This record gives sequence, structure tokens and C-alpha cells, in this order.
Amino acid sequence: MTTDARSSARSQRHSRIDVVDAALAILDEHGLADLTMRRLASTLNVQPSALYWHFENKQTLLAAVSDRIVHRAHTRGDGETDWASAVRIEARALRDALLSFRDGAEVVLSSQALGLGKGEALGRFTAAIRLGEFDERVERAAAAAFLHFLLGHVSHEQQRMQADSLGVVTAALGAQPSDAEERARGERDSFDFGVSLLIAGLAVQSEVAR
Amino acid sequence: MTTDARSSARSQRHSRIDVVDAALAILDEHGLADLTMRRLASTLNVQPSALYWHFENKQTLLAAVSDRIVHRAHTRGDGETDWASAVRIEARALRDALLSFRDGAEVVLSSQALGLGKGEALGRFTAAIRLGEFDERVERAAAAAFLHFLLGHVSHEQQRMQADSLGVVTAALGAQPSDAEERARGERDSFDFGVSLLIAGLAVQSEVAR
DNA sequence: ACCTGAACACCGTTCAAGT
DNA sequence: ACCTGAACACCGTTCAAGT
Repeated sequence: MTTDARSSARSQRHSRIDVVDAALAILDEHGLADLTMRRLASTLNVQPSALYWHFENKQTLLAAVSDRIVHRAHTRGDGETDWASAVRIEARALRDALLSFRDGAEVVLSSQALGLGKGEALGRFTAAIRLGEFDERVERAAAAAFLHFLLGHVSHEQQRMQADSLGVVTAALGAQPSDAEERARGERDSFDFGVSLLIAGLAVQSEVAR
Repeated sequence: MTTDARSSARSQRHSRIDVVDAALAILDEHGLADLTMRRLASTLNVQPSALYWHFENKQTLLAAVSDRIVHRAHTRGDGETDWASAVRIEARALRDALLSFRDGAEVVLSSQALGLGKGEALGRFTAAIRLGEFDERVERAAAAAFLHFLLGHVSHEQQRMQADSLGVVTAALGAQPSDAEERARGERDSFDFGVSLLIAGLAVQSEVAR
């Protein structure tokens, strides 16, 4: 018990993995704005400069955090399914993964925009689309479209969640359900609808090319 | 001539409009990272604290900058066109507007994600889609899908432009055209393709509902 | 109506040196 | 292999006071 590495012992030595673990904890509990190098260092009982032994800079660290969030999106490869179902399953799994950490979408969005990280999210979409045996250019552009929609939708969604929890009064354009559960259902529906639009569009594309 | 307000005279008094003008100039010449309150103040020959008379905080200022970038997207309302053409025209106009300022997409993306700004971009898509007389929920979800795709695609695109200009070697996944012009064409094509996917999907939706 | 001056409470990053 | 100590060059924001 008392020998556990995760206890409050000081002057523990750390690995990259420990640093990312601690970063994820700060992210989830306090949000991206509070995820500073200095704060991260202090939760690890270490000087800020120590972090630069593990990571070249903050962006690289955030890319590693992003990779871990995305990697959380498990989908058991259910063997035989059509590309459309596969894409839908990946989209939901990735959305769930992003939603499972505070500001998760924003972290992944910015790492993705900077071209950092392992690109697993794009890879997942690409693999699912590949089941449809499209032209390679179509496959690439479609995967990017799914990913852009996913990140844009979920980051907006998480932003609204945070605004709500702070009781911010946003000028109520359109209907705004009062009940949180109802709102969550609405978000998921509009996400699914966007995914459906893209899938339907890609299906049409395959008929055109035929 | 020498009485012109935009000359190098000091201790000029400024309006919100002047501040946004100056911010846009810094954005375009030096990028978002260099658009700090202190730097902005110094180009206006003013103390940083003076900016807080015009804007509540930096995010609000950036939202005003975002609004101006989006407002640059002119499309003459060509009278009678179908919703699909109207959406395509808006998408291209908005992309051009974002591309006309360095880091334009990122600025608009983050203001949009924070729910700040006037929401003109979403309004433009919504108005175009409305020509198709869809269900209101469909209209809203589709407009959001177009906007998310737009912002995601263009911010990624601008990121690559900047990486290229810095000579960064990104692990060449897939074919990477060497010639800049060719690459620009590829970007525009994959943007148009994404827009086409969404339009085709929405067209199918209208048949289903019929 | 618009700005100054001074301060507060922070940042990310570098680098020689330690163990 | 991993970290300290100290420094550098910055940030956004507040607020009393000035004109």
C-alpha cells in the first residue's frame, strides 16, 4: 500500500507515461486552460524545466495527450459489416472518447490541425471507408470530411456543456431545451444526422462512379 | 495629408473599429500567436490597459475580428438559384474569406466554438439551405455540419500552408505534390468534394422525407 | 470618452549543473 | 536517465487616476 508509486511520495522519478497521465488528470478535472506546464510540474512534485526532458515542448505533450484520448475509442472489429455501418460505429466511438474528457475535442482538434500526433482518428475513418472500395482520392477526402465534422461538432458540444455548467446566458437563438438530458439527446441526434448526411453523400458518390 | 488619422501621429484617440483594424493587420502579417494585447496596444501607441476600455477581454476582441473576417465573404444574392448551388456558393465565398487572412480559419473556429460573435457564417449556410424548404431541425443540423466541415478543412489547410512555408518536413503520408500550385488545386478539390458529399446527403434526405 | 501608470499573478522555455 | 535552480522574455487583466 504505502509503497505504491502513485502515492504522495516526493522526488519520484517519472516517465513520459506518468507525465501524460498527470496531464490527463488535470485536463479532466480543471480543463485545458488550467493545463499549464508549471501546474503539471507541481502535481508531479517536479520543477517545470524537468518536463522538457520528457517532451520537446507543450505542443508535443498535448499531442501525446490527444493520442491517448483518441486511443480510448475502442471498437471491436465486428468482422463483416458494410462500410456505412463501420463508419457510423467509428464516429460514435470517437465521439464518446472525446466526450469522456473535459475539453477532449479541443485538444484533439488543435493537435490534428497542427499535424501532430499519430493520426489514429483519421486512420480509423479511413479504414472503415476502405471497406467500400472507393477511389483513393475519394477515400482520403471523405475521411477528412468525417473527421472535420466530428471534431467541429464535439468541440462545439463540449463548449456548450461548459457554458451551461457556468450558467452563462447565451442569447437563446432557436429552441433551447431546459432539461439537460433532453439537450444531450438533441446533441447526439444532430451528430448522428451530420454523420448520416456524409454517409448518404458518399453512397451517392459510389453510384456516380459506377 | 499630414492631418490623416492613420499617420504615425501619437496619442491619437481610437474607436473599436480602429482596434479591430489594427488587430487584423497584426493577424495577417504575423499570425495569431503574435496577436497579443500588448503588441496590439503598442502598434496603436497606447498602453495595454487602454484596450480594455474598448473590449471586455481578448476573447471578445477576437470575436469582433472573427466577425469582420466572415463579413468579408460577399455573395451577391443572384436571385433565383436552387439551395444546392446557393450552399456551394456560400461555402466557396466563406473559404475565400478565411483564406484571405493568415490564421483566419483558426480565429473564426475558436470564436465559433466559444459561442461568441454574431454567427453570420452559420446564418449564411442556414439561409442557403432554407431555399430547399427542409424540416427546421434538418436545416439547423445541416447548417452546423457545413460550418464544421468548412472550419475544420480550412484551418487544417492554413496549418499546412504555414508548415510548408517554414519548410517543416511532415512525415509524407500519401502522395504529396511538390509544386505549390498543384497542392492548392488539390486542397480546393478536396474541399469541394466534402461540400458535395454533404449536399448529396442532404438531397437524399429530402427524398426520404418526401 | 478614452487613456496612463503601476501593479498582480501568472506564462513557456533554456541551460548549466547536479545525482 | 532524470532533475534542480535560476534566469529570460514575455503574457492577460485590474484599477485608481488623469484629461
